[in-house]
Amino acid sequence: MLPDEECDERSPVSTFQAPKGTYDLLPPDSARYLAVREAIAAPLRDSGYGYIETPGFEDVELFARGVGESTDIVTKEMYAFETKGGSRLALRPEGTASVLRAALEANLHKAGNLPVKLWYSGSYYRYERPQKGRYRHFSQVGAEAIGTEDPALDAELIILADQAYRSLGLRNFRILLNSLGDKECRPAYREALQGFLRGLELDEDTRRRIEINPLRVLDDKRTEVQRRLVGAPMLRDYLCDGCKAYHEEVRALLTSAGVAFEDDEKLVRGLDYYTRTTFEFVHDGLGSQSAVGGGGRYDGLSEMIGGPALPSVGWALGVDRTVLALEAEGVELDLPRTTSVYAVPLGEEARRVLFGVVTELRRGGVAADFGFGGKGLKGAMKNANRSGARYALVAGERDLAEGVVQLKDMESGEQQAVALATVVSELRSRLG
RNA sequence: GUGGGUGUAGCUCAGCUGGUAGAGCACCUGGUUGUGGUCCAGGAUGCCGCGGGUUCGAGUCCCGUCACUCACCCCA
Repeated sequence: MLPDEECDERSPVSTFQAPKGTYDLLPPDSARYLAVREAIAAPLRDSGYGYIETPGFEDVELFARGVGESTDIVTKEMYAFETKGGSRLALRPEGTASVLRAALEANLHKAGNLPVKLWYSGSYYRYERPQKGRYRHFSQVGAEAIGTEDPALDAELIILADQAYRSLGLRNFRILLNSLGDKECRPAYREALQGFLRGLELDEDTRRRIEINPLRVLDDKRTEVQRRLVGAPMLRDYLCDGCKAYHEEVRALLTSAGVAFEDDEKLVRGLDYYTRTTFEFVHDGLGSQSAVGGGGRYDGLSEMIGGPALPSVGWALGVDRTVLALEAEGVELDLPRTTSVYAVPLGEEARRVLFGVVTELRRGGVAADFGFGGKGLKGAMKNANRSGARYALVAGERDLAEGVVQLKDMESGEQQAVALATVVSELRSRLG
């Protein structure tokens, strides 16, 4: 910041702005994002999930392998680039592939303690046209349970996500649940669906989609498309006995845990590595991008990226969208106040003395801040008020001569002199 | 990639059929030369997104452009 007299030229705003589809997280809003990340992570940590962190970029093939023929994703929606050394990399568009890659690379699955349960939190990047809840840089917290096929694992993850949302005070979200079948029964369904869809009158893009991603056609939002889908074969009728039993068990476990869900036959994933359980957490206050989180089983992904068969399940919850959902519901998070004590010095000597007091308070675990910049008492008190501190400490020559500082309760307005020597312990006991 | 909406003070927005800008909040100063929040009085603030056109005259009308935004598409 410039000294105030000298910046009357013209508004000294930078010529740069945040790139398209991105935004800066600023106080005080940024505190809510931190709280949301923490609320999602807490149940995972308490449930045997270990923290994993992977690079922000990977070999582009790692991501491309998984999505297969879905050409839009690879060609249009990834931040792919070539390094000076000639490697083809991409900013990570999701977490699962990286986490699985890292687990395989470190041989975590050979340590004899399957499932390997991991959680992560970070930034992800997709080159898409921005809209509400869809940004080019976004933030997710995710969890993966690798190497075990057990309906209780699927249920555990859904229950933990439900717990996370509820701990934040989110109420109006719904859990959509479906089974996508497995490599035994899904191909038959896929073919039957394609057969049905090929007989419909559809636009060229959609016809192309029938060949690449037929299941996705089912959740097209256009009413003219939906109207034509009446009578389409449903996946439920094609599930093999194993998939049916597995799905029933997941449903039963959720029900007995008291987690309400809705069966949604049109909830699909377009990609081949997804199997069996699939779910989404949707919120109706978000507009078009209504999913605050989603996940499912991906028994085929490990083999797709060159690993052994490792049946796995996971989810990712969008931090940005969760914050939007909280806003839509008008939920006020119970955030702790950041500053407990604000010190206001009057004059040079007081500045040194109070700065010392503030340092001592901080070392003693009391959140304290200081009136920097030598502004007047009135302005400094204003800052003290804005800081949200419960107590203000004021001292000038008069007080120091008597060996005291003025301790003011900002809520009641009461003020009393406290001996300088005892003010730190006095505050520590008051703030408990 | 396609379509709609919006760009005016730090923020949220008003500005009627063209006559060179306003409110609320926030901010600053004073009432209180050593006290915030409340109250009272006063004050500062604008390339009206940018470029061009029409007009005696454009925040207002027209064209272009950029940005933001919502939706479609896509959704790992």
